[in-house]
Amino acid sequence: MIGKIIEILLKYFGKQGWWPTISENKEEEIAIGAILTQQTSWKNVERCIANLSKANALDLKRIAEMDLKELEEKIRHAGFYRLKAKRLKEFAEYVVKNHKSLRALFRKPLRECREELLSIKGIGKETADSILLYAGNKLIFVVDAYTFRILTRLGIWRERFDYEKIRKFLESKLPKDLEIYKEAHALFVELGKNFCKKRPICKNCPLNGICKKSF
DNA sequence: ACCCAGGTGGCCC
DNA sequence: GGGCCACATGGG
Repeated sequence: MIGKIIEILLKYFGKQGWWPTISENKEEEIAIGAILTQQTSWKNVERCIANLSKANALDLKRIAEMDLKELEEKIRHAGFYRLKAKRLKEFAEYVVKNHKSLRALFRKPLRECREELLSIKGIGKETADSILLYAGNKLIFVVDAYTFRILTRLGIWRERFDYEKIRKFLESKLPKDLEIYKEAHALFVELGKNFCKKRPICKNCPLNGICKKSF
């Protein structure tokens, strides 16, 4: 069932190729983007990424050294910008102080990396797992609000939202493959953005015929 | 004039 | 453990 859905979405939307980056420092750029995109459209995040890139600051070491007010200005478009600037800077300071770089943190096994990321204020499960999967190439599935909504409307998920339960459920249904995890999450987001918002848009949805519209 | 976005943490019960 | 709330810019 899950495999079939991914297949349909892949055919409909095409390969997503996540996570999109513009710099050489892909891992850290992904982590920065993951924090900035919390509850915020990617369009807005792209402007912040461009601002940071222009300042040569798609780099945790640079962000750790940067003046907080300056960082706030650069990421203003992302919304919650004072909170995010503070959290992003604290994250950068933590990584630089304890590991020098994000790449160094990823030398640790998945479990330890995840616990460490989750201990940082401002990094919850979705953000941690996005960083682990897309920046760290660790095999962990990323669940988000769209994932829950889609599974619920398909009639596949009938319980309340529980991040860990949904993650483990999907991991049990998908081949243990990095590229599949990356692509499947991206395709869920793409479907969500176009058809499965809080108010569903069922007209022309590629999952018509499968969707039970049970919400 | 609304509603929503690729969430998270704090506080209350 | 669950239910609310603040956080804030930008697009439909």
